[in-house]
Amino acid sequence: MIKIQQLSQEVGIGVDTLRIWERRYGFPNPERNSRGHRSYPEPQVEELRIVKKMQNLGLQPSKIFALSGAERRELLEQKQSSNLFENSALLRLVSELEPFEIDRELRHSLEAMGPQEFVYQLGLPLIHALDQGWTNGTISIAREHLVSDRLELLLKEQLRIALPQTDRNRLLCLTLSGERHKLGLLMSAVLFQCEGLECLFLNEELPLSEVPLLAGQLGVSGVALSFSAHYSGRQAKNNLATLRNSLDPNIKLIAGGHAVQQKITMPNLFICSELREISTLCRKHFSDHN
Amino acid sequence: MIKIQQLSQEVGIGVDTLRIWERRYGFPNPERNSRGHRSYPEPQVEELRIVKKMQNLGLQPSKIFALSGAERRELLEQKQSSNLFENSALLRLVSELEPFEIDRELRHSLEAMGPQEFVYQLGLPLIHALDQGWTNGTISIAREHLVSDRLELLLKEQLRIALPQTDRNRLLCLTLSGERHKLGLLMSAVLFQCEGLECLFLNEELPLSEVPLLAGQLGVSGVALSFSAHYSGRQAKNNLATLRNSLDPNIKLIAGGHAVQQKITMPNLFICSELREISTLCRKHFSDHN
DNA sequence: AATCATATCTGTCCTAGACAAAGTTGGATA
DNA sequence: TATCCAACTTTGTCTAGGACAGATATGATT
Repeated sequence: MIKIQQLSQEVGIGVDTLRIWERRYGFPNPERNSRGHRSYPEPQVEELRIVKKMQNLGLQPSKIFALSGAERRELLEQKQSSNLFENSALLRLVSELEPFEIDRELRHSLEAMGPQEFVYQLGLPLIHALDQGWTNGTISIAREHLVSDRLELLLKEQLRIALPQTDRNRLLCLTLSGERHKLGLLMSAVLFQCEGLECLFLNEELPLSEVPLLAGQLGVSGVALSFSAHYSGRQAKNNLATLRNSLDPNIKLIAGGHAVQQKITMPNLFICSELREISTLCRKHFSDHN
Repeated sequence: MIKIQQLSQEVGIGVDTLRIWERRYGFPNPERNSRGHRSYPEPQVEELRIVKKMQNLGLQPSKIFALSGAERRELLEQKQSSNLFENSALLRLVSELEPFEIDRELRHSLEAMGPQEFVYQLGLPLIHALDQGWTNGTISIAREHLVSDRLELLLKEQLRIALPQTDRNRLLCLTLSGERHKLGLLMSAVLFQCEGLECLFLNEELPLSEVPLLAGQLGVSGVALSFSAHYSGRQAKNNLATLRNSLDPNIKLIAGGHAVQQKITMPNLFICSELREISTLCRKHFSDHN
């Protein structure tokens, strides 16, 4: 039984939106506590996660709410089928091993595969598995944090290894205030670095207004941002527009994450919906004479 | 000129709160656009950052808004006084160097001093200097994040270096919230490790209910927590009590941070208001036969 | 098949009021 | 003098229902 604000954070849907969905579509349909405040039972939270996922896949609320719960699940599974838990090594990593063992495994794999393959073959599936496991209750929150924490540290160390060279392009990678899902961007940063860019990954969330200043000071030629599902598409777009206006037009913007569909167009902005696109993107736009 | 939602994100104050502050205290005092929507000019954004900072130091809004802008700045500077900017090396580190240079300097100092002295002589003053520099406008938020980010990574790597040994005491370190206090706890963890404990640092916020489970799984003999200033003393006490009840009584609790004054007493709970106390604490309570 | 105008959908903002939880104060008790 | 409790004040989060711009869908016309 949680309150509306908590729910909003959990599922990544604004408080206003939750209320107006209730008004318009009759769902969610919370109980009320003694104060008359909305109180959402767990099953509805779960259902809203499904709804949010479908929305991220590009479906409109009116269409989504016209379906029954079972129909939603069916459609969703049809849209995103890929069973990650076939990989038993990954499963063990995610749910059994001790912290130092996780570290050891990850480091060993990184060594063996090299950074790029590590990201593609282990990093991405790992995040996905954590996500799925957390949603369907297989993995505890604590476990999820434990594992993602190890991965995060490893990737950051990997980023640090390359020494700065004056002639290389610099890329500033950062998440904005309110954004907490850094792993995707972190992996992107590793890939960018593999393509020869010097990546500066900023861990802490930064207010939008600070970005142009920092970019200028560091003399970067690009800024990469991640918008997870917790941003609505609209907010992501607004933020990007603001940034594009306040930033040197020569500095490239690269945006990724669930919240940015390919629809946004802006000068010198590149949407990156798949990590595999990074390699092509670099060759096109960050070649040395650029 | 930004909207209320954006402002909320930028300064970390809820939308409802911003509106009710306007109603009650007359500040912020936004203009309105053609739609009648609030539109905040930059100076007010800046002022709200100051207000937020004072609130984090434990002041009530009514007190804060009773002051003038100049008085606010004065009081804030007075609260976090102790002139750290005599140290010119530190000053350079904080405000001038390139990211990789910061890294180099920090690593070099760590190497030269050893972890303990590094924390005492460089880590602590550095955090303090960042705080102060932000208040008096010497350092941008971006810069602050940049530097603390480098320190954070270095400390985390330092924590990783020690290999696990079966006979050692394990300590689980976790933050329930907050940004700057993550660094405080992180430095504590390094000190604990210097005293021979195996420290497991968890980066992100965990629900209280997850802690006992995780502690059990990992077989730790202690849990260290940090309570930032926006936890009220009461809340901190409640949280600690809940934890004490749900956790194995043999597992020690160690609490630190602004919100825990020495008032709280509980079986097997140790309050640590100063980092220097850690050494004594370890010798008393984590000696080998314990 | 592509373009454009109109209609519907969607999320964010508005006002103004209510109230519990947290903080403060001051007097009574140990 | 220190500690505790009750009364009072402050604070943030919630409520309802309305408005409207910008995005998306629909249908008519070229």
